[in-house]
Amino acid sequence: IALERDAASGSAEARIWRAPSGAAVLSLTEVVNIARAGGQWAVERAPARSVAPRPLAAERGAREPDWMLPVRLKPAEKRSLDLIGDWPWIRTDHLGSLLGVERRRVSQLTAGLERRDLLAARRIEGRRRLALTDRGLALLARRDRASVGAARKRWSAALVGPDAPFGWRNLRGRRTRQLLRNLTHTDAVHDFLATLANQARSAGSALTQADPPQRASRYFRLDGRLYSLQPDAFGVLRCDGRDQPFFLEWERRAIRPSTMAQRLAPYMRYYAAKRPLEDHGAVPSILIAFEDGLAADHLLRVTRERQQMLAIRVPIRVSNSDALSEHGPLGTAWRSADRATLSRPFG
DNA sequence: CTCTTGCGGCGCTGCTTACG
DNA sequence: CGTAAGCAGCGCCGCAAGAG
Repeated sequence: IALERDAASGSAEARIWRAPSGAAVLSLTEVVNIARAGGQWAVERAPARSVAPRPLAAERGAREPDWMLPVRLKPAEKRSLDLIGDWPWIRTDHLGSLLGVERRRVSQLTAGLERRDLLAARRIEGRRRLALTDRGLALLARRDRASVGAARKRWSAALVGPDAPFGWRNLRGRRTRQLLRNLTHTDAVHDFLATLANQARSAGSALTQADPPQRASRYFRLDGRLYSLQPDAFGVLRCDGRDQPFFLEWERRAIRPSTMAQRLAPYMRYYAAKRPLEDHGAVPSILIAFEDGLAADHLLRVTRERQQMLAIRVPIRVSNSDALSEHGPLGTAWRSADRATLSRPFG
């Protein structure tokens, strides 16, 4: 025992230390020598890790945690997820066209994503169709800083009753249900875009953007009122260094001329509002495809009437499924209000 | 018939290393 | 120090066997 003051200022030879029992006053050197003779030096335990690291996920056989996905997924896998998120129930061949890869590669990509429980494939009417799982939806929603719950409510491909048979009535998501219920329409839109992408590629241009309905809608004001367009798709075709935007409407059934005017009205307003050029940098075409050719004729007639009445020009092109399957979306399958002959969709 | 998957192979890209 | 060569990873394709 020593006084703190002495221990701090004294050297190793200063006689300032005394044992609790006796009165003998010793120096630090003497104290150490006594300890060496009789007792033993204090020995530190060898440092040892007290907490062993938890076994890695791969070792436990568990799936990798959600937060690893953004680093582990490859660019092509992310592109696939985006496309399938945009176009639920897309067929694998359509996905391949939009990605610009062969069947072989599509299988590779989808198998990987299915293994990670991001993607669910379902066989519907003999064809494999793809939709995101709830985990896949959550991944995209988090990336976009959007609500996971809202995304599931709208886009979930999970079944309400897991034991009940698969069908649109039994789907969780509102939009996935709708898209499956109108599968021929959904398919037709996918097919249009996929064929367009293929045609563009082989012609040296490219479909650089293909927005699904939720991103294709446009809201605008005219005379103080709020209006909107709700097309089936919006896309941008890049050819010769120029961007050519377009809206796509796929009319599932023939409609009466009176309702046709109503369908046309939002576009008339949109193009009257000078918004198209501001929104897109180039005036987008309106491509309207009908199941039958007669309805296309009606629409062109109504368009001509409305254009004269309102003194505006709307770049509408119409076609029908027969002409489209023969010539493709970029072929001479389109008619406009101004010209009687068939022509290509743009330019 | 549709679709997957194992194998082999090619070309591109970015990084490291050896060389002048 | 700059450049070339080597290398690994990735994305992709064709072929062919095989599952459902």
